[in-house]
Amino acid sequence: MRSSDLPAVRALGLFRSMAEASFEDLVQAAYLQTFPAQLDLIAEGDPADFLYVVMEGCVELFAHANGRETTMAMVRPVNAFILAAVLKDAVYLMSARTAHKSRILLIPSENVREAFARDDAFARAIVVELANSYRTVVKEQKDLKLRTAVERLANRLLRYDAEQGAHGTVTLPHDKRTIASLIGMTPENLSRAFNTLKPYGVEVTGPTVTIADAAALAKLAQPNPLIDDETS
Amino acid sequence: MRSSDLPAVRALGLFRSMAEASFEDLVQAAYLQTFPAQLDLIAEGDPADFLYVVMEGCVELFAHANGRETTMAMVRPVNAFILAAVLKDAVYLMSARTAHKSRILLIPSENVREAFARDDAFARAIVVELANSYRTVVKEQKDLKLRTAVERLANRLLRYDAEQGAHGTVTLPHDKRTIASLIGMTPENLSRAFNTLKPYGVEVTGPTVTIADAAALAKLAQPNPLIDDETS
DNA sequence: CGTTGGATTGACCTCAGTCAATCAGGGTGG
DNA sequence: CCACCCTGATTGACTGAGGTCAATCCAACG
Repeated sequence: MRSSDLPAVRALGLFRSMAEASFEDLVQAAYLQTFPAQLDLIAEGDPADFLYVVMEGCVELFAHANGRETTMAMVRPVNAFILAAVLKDAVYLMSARTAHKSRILLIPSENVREAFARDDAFARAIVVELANSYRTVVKEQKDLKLRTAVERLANRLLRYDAEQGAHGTVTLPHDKRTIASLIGMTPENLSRAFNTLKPYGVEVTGPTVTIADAAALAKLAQPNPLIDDETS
Repeated sequence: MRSSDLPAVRALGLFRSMAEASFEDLVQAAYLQTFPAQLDLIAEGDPADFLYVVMEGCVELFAHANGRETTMAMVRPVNAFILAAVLKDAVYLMSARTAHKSRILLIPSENVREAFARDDAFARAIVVELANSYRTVVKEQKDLKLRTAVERLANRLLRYDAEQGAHGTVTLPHDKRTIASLIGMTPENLSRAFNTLKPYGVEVTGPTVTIADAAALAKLAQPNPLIDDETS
């Protein structure tokens, strides 16, 4: 792999504290590849052969059942995905495809499990990573079960605004169809949800959303740190 | 704590492989208490003071947002809950109350984190536990986003049947209102969903459900190992 | 017995999905 | 440079799943 990428990988919480030797082993065995947009990386049900780390670009995790498809998550650099399947030596629960052209690090799962078995610091870093992932999904489940589609959208907009500096001007990080699927609705319904939010000061122009009255939007959204905060 | 409970706790995947000394430390610090039914144990947002292990009875995990409440999970013996919050030294994301009279082991989270820091085997057992929990929630999210309420119920019945020996006679493990909330619907809608399943050979008498034609039910439910299988 | 809490039923309504048509923007090739 | 796609977004009309409210029923229990 390119040596200039090493620091970025090493800086990940997952790899930061592991022994240099273990890290070397992982990196030696890993492949760094660039994929075009819309390329299928893994399919749910496949055995977990690699741990994936998104270095550049963006990856969509999605799933199928009962003839439907839904977006489960969007993975941005620099982050790993499907760690749990790799550790359990199980099949992937989700499929993955590139959303844009992406540079991705593939670490053979056998090597990850070896490092996990040998390196105590790595094992503990994995605990932190998994605990965070777990809590993230629990929050998403609460979002899904306890909020209407409009409330979910409102909260999502407030979160994007916070992430982007709370200027009241948000750039949607993905296609609207993707965002719709991510928060559990159809593109048509997302469009209508944006209209529903217009009286609350939300204006949409292409991928740009302006929030004129964050307080009004928040009153509708009822943002909740136990659902919407990244950390905690 | 009662010495007769020790083997059951020790047999848990989470504690099985840890050093005897670490286990002793945890047990010494722990409290074993019996709580009546419908007693609130923890509230979401509270700091995680204890790791809980259900020894007997049953505990409901639930959550609030936007003026609504939903059941997140039912924890049966012998299982631990809210491990992630304890490890992160964060606040609970879910509330918990006893569903029935329950005997519960409370281990101070400080002691759990100490054991995690000191005992490498324990740290690795936690990884397995968290990976399983994570994958369980991901499956639940797929269930919620990809299936209708009737499909969720049908799959749930098939799962209960499999757990109870596949005799075609299922005893519902919880109140119908609880099951309704668990699978993301109202009690009224659950009642109607049962009626919808009648043409597929599902007969309900109180807490007993008979599945006359499992094949017909499965054709509707489209059970999927990547959602419905406990392990995997 | 009467009380109580869960379950069921009915009537109604609303949120959200479906289907189909239209529109806007961004390439591509003539 | 422009016509032509092609894709994603939007809009409208309709449908259907599922929530709400209220009344009733039923079994358990005092």
